[in-house]
Amino acid sequence: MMTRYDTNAIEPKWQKVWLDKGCFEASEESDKERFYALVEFPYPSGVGLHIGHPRPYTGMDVLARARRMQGYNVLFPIGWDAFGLPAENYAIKNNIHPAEVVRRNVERFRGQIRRLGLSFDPAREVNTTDPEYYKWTQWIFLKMVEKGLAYKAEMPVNWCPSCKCVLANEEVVGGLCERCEAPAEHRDKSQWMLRITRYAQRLLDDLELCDFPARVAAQQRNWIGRSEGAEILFPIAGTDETLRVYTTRPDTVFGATYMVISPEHPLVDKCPPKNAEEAAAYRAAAARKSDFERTELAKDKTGVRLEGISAVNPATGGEIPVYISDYVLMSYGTGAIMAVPGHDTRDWDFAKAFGLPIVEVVKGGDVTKEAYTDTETGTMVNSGFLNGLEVEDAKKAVAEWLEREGLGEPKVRYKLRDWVFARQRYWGEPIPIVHCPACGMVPLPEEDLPLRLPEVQNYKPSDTGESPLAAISEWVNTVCPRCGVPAKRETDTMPQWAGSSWYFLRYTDPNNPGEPASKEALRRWMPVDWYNGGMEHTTLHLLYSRFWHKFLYDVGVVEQPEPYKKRTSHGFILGSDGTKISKSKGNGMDPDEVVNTYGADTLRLTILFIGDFEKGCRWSEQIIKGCRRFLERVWAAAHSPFASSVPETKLHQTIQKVSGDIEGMKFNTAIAAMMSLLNEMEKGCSKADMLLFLRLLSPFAPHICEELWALLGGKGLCCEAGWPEHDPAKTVEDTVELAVQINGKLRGTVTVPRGCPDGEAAAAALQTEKIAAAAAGRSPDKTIVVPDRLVNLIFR
RNA sequence: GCGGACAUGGUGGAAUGGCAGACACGUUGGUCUUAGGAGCCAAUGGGCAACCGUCCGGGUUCAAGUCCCGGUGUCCGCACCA
Repeated sequence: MMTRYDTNAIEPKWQKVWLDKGCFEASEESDKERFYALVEFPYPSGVGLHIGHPRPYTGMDVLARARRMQGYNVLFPIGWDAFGLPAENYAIKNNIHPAEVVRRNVERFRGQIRRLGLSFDPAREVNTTDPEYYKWTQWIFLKMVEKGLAYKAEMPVNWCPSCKCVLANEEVVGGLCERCEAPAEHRDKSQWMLRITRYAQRLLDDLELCDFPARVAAQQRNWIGRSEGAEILFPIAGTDETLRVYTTRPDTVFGATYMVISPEHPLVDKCPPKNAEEAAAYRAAAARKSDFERTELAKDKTGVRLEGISAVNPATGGEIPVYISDYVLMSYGTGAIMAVPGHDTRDWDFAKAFGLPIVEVVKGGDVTKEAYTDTETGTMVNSGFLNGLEVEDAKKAVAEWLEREGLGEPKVRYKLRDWVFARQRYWGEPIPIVHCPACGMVPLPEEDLPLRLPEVQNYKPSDTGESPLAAISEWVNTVCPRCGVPAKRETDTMPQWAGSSWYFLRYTDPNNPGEPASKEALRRWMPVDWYNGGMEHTTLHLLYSRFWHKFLYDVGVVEQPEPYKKRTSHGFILGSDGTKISKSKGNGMDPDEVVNTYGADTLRLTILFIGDFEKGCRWSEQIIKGCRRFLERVWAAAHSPFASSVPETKLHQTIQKVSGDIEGMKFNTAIAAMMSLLNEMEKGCSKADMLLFLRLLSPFAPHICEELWALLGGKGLCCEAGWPEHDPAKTVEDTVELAVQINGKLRGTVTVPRGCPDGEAAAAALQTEKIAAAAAGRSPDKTIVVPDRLVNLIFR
């Protein structure tokens, strides 16, 4: 008598067994080959696990489970990236301490994750808000201070008026705060910065060492934004000042008919123009604009000429006017440009608006009509000693000339900016620095770490740009660790990205009290073999953590230059209406509800079967039913009387397909292959077939497989059984059906023995009725035979 | 503007240059049922057909969804980056 497939009974039962037996715990003793599979650890928010989590987790869980069955010693950990604004905001709103909020949320997340049957290592959780963890985050920061990689500087930064804290460049998306979408403002603030720019070239070069998807590597390359050019000095006529510009096209210097400096450029103060008031007004207006307004809205060129100021074009010797305009950014290059309106659309627009001369220096276009920018190649004109040279040669000639005359030098620039590494909020790692009136900034000694967050009553942010910690006088006021005089603590905290920049190292040795992780553990587990995560972190966490890892490599903590061998990225699941899933729209699903109704195994199958793992897809209620139906049929088949075996070929083909598809994250086609095999098995299969099938399915739908494995008397646990191996010889049939084409069009098929010689195949094809009729007694002019695939008969 | 990806039935999606539409959903018909929005069986790209079919137009090839050239459209990332 077949029992009902009752997921609510089966699933918790096996989850407990797995946990009690420690099935998912990585071993430090095992001499099996190791495999480190990593997913991005979640931010444990108040609303619990959401739709975004199960897909990457399940995908990597399939891989981790398959690897264990394949005999690897697998590290597949999870943790909690629990610092950050949402916990703090939630805490403020509900008047609960953030630490308590985190404790509750983590508990909920842990339970939800377990209910999905995810095989995360229960013995290696990390939590970025645990002082024993952030002690090491602080320790790494101090190492950076020591090496001059962390510094404090007064500079214009992005300020989110809604979050009330500064933002890193990477956190500003289209001029808006990445988190709350408020327009980011400019503020001049003294900030802790990390010198990620020092690693720009290595972060770029070492992409070679990383097996990243093309789009990830391209995006990082783009973000680092390397460009080659030159700096050229333009003297300011009648003064000792020079204007230093950066250009990628020094060869066009003869076409520079005016100059533009950014409104923030210091030259305006050094050389006051005659129209100082007008210039000041323009600068003030520019300062008021947000980045959003400056870059997104104001594409029309505006500016003010600095009257009485002119620069000397070192190539022509001619005097050219100088303008301030907000289309030139202080944050890139030198904040000043030589404008070559003939060959740059922005300069052309500006020149037209202000009636400035436009000179053609590369032949090809008509610069009176528009800027001619197709100048990768071409011949120089109107360019003195460069005339007649090809662009490529002109570049070399100009470079030599600049160096010879001391007028400039070749220069490599990056778009990458240093990383603003301070937040004016409570819920983050305190920056372990003391400001001493005598000694200046003094790092806390290592033995004073962790520097714990103080218990406070009010952790609301202020509008003044100061952290709430600044109001806790008993915490702020301390003594200088160096000289002992009264001093004040740094009150800013680290950004959310700090803890996640090295968490994958801590997993290798999560409870080590004396170092981030032991050398042995790091040697055993690093680098991460396979890291799956979201595209949205490509220029945030993924770049940041590569940077930290390189730093830790330089100071001898880790032994490899790159942390991740292989990176994959899952596509997002959108709502049934094609938009982002949200509870209020009711267009999606709640993982808990789906587990309650259909079971975790069905949910796991559904989110993998719904489409290509690496592409986005829409959620659909329909697919769930199909997956549940499939599991019902597996259940029924395992309870049916066994009979003769399924064809061996089918079995071995499926093993091969599923094994290969797991490696390629083609989970949808792996599941399709198993559905297809089940269709075959329903016609009759042996118990051995079923046991094999269960092993194949087990990484995808582990609970039902475990239950049926036990029912059928499988040895041990299904999740610990060996992974089935296919015999390549058994994946092929003895006979094959050849497609028969006439002039490339399919006209029939013919069955021949495998490996049948070309001549025989062609003869067999010609003997089939349809083909013989079409041939009408003629013999083909040409015959193409693709062994075991097709015969193409060509009649002219 | 720069960089990346993509375009296949009613739907989600499969196809190392070699039988397009695997696998599922849906639909239709049948069956079993007091009942069926459950299960099972069958059919299902279009067309009566010859044939025609993978966004559009060319090309390479015995053979193109797949490769090449030129368009169109969609999505993603970056962007007055000099």
